[in-house]
Amino acid sequence: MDSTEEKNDSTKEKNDNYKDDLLLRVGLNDNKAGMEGLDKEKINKIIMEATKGSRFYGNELKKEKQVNQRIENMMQQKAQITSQQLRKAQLQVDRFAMELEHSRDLNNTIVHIDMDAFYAAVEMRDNPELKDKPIAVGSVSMLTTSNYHARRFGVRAAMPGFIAKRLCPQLIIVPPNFDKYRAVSREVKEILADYDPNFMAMSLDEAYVNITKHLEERQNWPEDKRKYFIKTGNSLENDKPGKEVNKLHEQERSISPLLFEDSPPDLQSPGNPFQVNFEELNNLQILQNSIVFGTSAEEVVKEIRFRIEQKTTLTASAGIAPNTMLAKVCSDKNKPNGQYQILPNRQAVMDFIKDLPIRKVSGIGKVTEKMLKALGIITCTELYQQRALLSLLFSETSWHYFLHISLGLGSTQLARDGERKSMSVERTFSEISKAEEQYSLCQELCSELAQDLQKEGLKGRTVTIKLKNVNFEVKTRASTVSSVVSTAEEIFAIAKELLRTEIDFDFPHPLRLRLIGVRLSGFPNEEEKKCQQRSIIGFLQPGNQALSATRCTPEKTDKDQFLKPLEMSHKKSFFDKKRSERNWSYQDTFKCETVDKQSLQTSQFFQVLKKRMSENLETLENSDNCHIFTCPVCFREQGSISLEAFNKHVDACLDGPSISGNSKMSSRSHASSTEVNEKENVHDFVSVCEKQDCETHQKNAKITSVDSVELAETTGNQSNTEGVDALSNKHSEEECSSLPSKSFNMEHCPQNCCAVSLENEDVASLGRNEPLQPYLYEVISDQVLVCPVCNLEQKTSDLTLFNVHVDVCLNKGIIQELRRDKVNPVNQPKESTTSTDNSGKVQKIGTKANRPGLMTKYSTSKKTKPNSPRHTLDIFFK
DNA sequence: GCGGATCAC
DNA sequence: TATGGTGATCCGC
Repeated sequence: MDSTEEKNDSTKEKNDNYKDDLLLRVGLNDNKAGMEGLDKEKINKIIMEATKGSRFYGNELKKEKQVNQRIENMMQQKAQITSQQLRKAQLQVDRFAMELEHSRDLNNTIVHIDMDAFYAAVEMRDNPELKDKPIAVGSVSMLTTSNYHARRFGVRAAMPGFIAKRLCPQLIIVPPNFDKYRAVSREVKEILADYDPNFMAMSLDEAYVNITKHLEERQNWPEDKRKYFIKTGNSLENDKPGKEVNKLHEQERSISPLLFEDSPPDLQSPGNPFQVNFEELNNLQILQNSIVFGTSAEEVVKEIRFRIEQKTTLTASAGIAPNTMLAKVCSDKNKPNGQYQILPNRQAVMDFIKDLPIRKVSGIGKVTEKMLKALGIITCTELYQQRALLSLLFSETSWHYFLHISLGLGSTQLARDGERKSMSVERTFSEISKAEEQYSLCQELCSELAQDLQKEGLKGRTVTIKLKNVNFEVKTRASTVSSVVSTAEEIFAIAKELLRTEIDFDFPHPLRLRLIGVRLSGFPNEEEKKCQQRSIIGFLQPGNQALSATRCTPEKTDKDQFLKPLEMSHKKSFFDKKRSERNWSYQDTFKCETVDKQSLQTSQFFQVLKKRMSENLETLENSDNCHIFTCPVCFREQGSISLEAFNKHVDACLDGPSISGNSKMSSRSHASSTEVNEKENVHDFVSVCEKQDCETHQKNAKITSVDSVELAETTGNQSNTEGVDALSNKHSEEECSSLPSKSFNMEHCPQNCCAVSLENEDVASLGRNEPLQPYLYEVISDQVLVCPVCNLEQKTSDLTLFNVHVDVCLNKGIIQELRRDKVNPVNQPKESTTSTDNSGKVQKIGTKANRPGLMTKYSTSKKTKPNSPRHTLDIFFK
């Protein structure tokens, strides 16, 4: 959250006022503090003075304008909605709402635990001098937490320290000590695990706990099991029920003077009427230095908070509710050091929701709040009232989410943490404009990232760099290679080229950067990992000098991989298509397919590639002996021929279609070479995984008519896209696969798109939407590796690194091609994507194709964590 | 797949 | 003087 958000965020401000009131009520502040602090107006003024005219502010204004534009477009869209459309939407939405209502589950008790001002509290705990002083954890440039004392001055998390200092000159800024916070966090988590071994930690200071099961068991627990002795010292542990701990230590203050006193009686849930009143119990038992907790949810949470405080000397706030969404909101209600419960009945939920500002809900951020506010929606009740309108203005994901909120629904189970999807490092610095320094920093970041990756044993295929210029404009550039990378060198090889492209593009103007980041994603799943490990297809063997050139990419189980052409063509992005065009230009040549020669030659880059590859192959010309060669272009083994003859073949292949007439032959040729290799156990094994792990995938790895789409895209122009789709439809996957593969050839395939056996994995893989990498080299000792694209000798003997280099070179060629093609260059500030997006959408209102599937079951982030309490989503227009 | 945007902590 | 880092998701392209 940034300062502007703090400033503009009325809800949060209300919340903080509420907190302040609470602080006064519970007497957390000393007398002086009560007199101190700033009023809202003054705070805003100071922040404004500090921020106005800055580049940061300029960018904030720019972003604000974009949001306003989005809102304007939305309003225009709204104006076009007819009452009939609205009525119809109303019916459909209500039907869905009824379904949701029907599936309402109130049987779980979810607790959201939130440590109060965590980092700041830890620092205060460990340094008594900081007590009673306004402090914040962070740096001059950014604060992560402030204590409640500092908040009275408007000092907040995510505020730059220098502004905080203006608000509160006596503010003490403590540098963060994450190791310490982690250690404390671990202590808290140990406690939480007692109540739910599958609790879900959201960060160091936040977690969800599902105590449903615990509650069941607890009902039969004897009092002894719910009894805790009050620890007043800080040396001995009091973490097990019934365990006697040390007696009162004179100088130690009672640890929890405030515990349980913060929540006004009216906020305390009545709980089980048959239970002993907690306050009474507390007063009674505290004299005996022990305390017994009841068996209700509220008692459990009090116990949790008690134990946390006993163990860490820190307070926590908690929310109890039937789902995560509500629990989270609840934990904020009586913060700090308080708890709040929504009883598990529909009425209680709806009463709570009624006036709840939507901004309080996790997932509704500043922008969403503003957009909904423009529609007159501030509270959840209003959100519900406008549900029909929302279904017409927002995506299905969004309005489903809104409907959930407005009905008080949320996840009732805590999803296990899914697999990590990306890992990144980024750094902000004072302006760097020199390219060398930028590369150097980028390299450092790659090293850091590689170290982090190594800790988790991760490798990925997509490298993304992030650049933020001195005007705070952010852009990301990504490149995906066909085999996983993980070392600093590999990552940098890719990142460097991405960076270079950006630098080159702005030349002669330097990139004036204030941040560089590097991210790796595209981690293979387990199956893909197996494939990747075992599949080394291409190789360059010094023994027989065979240059094999095939590619293996991990199979995807994803259906998208084998989409029918129609779907595929819809799914493909502009960039995909551009990429495919080039991709296929090369690949077609490798396959020696019959394609329009002219289209191949329109690609200047292709020409360069051919030339370079030819040149590279000449490096082998120092031998006159006959060997078994595999052509790097058509992938076919050329039998025992002289190098000269082999080179002639390669040249011919490189010249493209001229020699390609016999695709039937070539397919057989390749198939037979595979057989030979299997028999003779030579090094040209075609992906072990092909035969083993990927066997199941193989069945799916039929060449679909995706190929034909791609080919047509290459050969034709845009105007025949429709024709392609139609054509492709005729030639469906079933049709293709139903044909006997052995005899399958062009004669059987009227579209000439299936030139090879369907069993031929290598060629099948070409049909996939994989990044460009036509071949991989196997390591050979004493061999100079020359990149066939840039024709430069690569110093490394690391094969992966070399392959990465080739990938990068190829990708770079594509990028440059793209840039030449595009009227609007990729890294120019785009003409407000949102506004163009939106303007294009307006007419789509009410068109059936774009209407959300209203009866579709709601699911949050299907891809990863089902039932994840995170509801982050973007708001957009249909 | 890519890039921009949003969100949470 | 000066406004963070990490991870995730969604959408349009």
